[in-house]
Amino acid sequence: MENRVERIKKQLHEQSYKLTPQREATVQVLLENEEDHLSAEDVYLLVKEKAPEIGLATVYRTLELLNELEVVDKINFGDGVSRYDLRKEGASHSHHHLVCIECGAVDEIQEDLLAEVEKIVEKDYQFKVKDHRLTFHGVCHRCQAKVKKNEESAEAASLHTN
Amino acid sequence: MENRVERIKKQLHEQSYKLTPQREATVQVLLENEEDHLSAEDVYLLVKEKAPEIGLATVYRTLELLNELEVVDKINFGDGVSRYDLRKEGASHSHHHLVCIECGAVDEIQEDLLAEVEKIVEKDYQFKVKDHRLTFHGVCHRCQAKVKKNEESAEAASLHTN
DNA sequence: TATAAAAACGATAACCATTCTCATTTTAAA
DNA sequence: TTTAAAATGAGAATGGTTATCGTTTTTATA
Repeated sequence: MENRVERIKKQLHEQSYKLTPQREATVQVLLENEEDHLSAEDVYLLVKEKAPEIGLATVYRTLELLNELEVVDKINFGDGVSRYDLRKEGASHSHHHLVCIECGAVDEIQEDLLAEVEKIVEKDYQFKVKDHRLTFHGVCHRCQAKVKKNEESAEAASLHTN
Repeated sequence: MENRVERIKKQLHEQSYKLTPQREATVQVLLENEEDHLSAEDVYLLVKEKAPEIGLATVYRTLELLNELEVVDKINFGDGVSRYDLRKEGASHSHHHLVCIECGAVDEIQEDLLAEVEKIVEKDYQFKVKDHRLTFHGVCHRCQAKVKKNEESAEAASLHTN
């Protein structure tokens, strides 16, 4: 995975952006937390561990830059903060999420589920699709188990008190 | 459509929320602009025409209340403001949008396109789906026409100058 | 109809994620 | 090494949204 950083650095260089320690540290943090849907604040705190002198504004600027370079995707789950996901390398963007309304866990699902829907949209609505976001809100399997368990113990307690 | 307001009023009453002129005016505005994906500010300005004494905070409170009552859906296109859509009555939620990256126009698409995808998610990911959001970002048919036109005139201009 | 408690209101201050400003530092190429 | 352009950090500014608080309105009851 070391090459991943190198390739991103190369990409910066090719587009004549400067290579700074702050940018490198930010990319490192994103790589080390690839599954975590970090907010700018999250990234800031993590980068600060490596490079304590970094400013929050720089983190925002770097994330914005990486978004423009299509290295990260800026996503929004409606909770008031933007989150930044590293794109799967080479592959398509990753905009399909399962957000658990119980515990807040965010899972990802396979990318090709929408191919058919996209075709219909392009044809029926004469709409040239460039990108898409699909988010399901619901209850993840862990919380389904938890809820079931709680219901059972509540039932047991009710038996005791009656 | 007059009954629509009455039913929402009834719903408020049943859940022992008070019926105020501000709430009624807000619902009226939402009904009269059903296709427009209004922001809170938009609603505020429109309600002010009917009831100039209303405050912005009340509009926010009312929209939040209507969202909890599932009369409106609070949606987010990633442009920094929440928008509020009246739900199609009785029917399911309306969370499928086409957002044009050229002109910002927002169109809606039919609701049943995701039924199959939802089934797969519930089965393969053991995820109980409660709600979903699907947004395509791309170029609407009007802007496709516009872009084509611009390219043609640019070509013509280039011919002249050569 | 009068009354009183709870709910809702308007104005505006507070909040907070994000962006902007600006003086200083760093980068990269000659 | 020099230099101009780019990037940085600190913190002020912005803007959408929420909280506060004293006043007004609603609704249930007498």
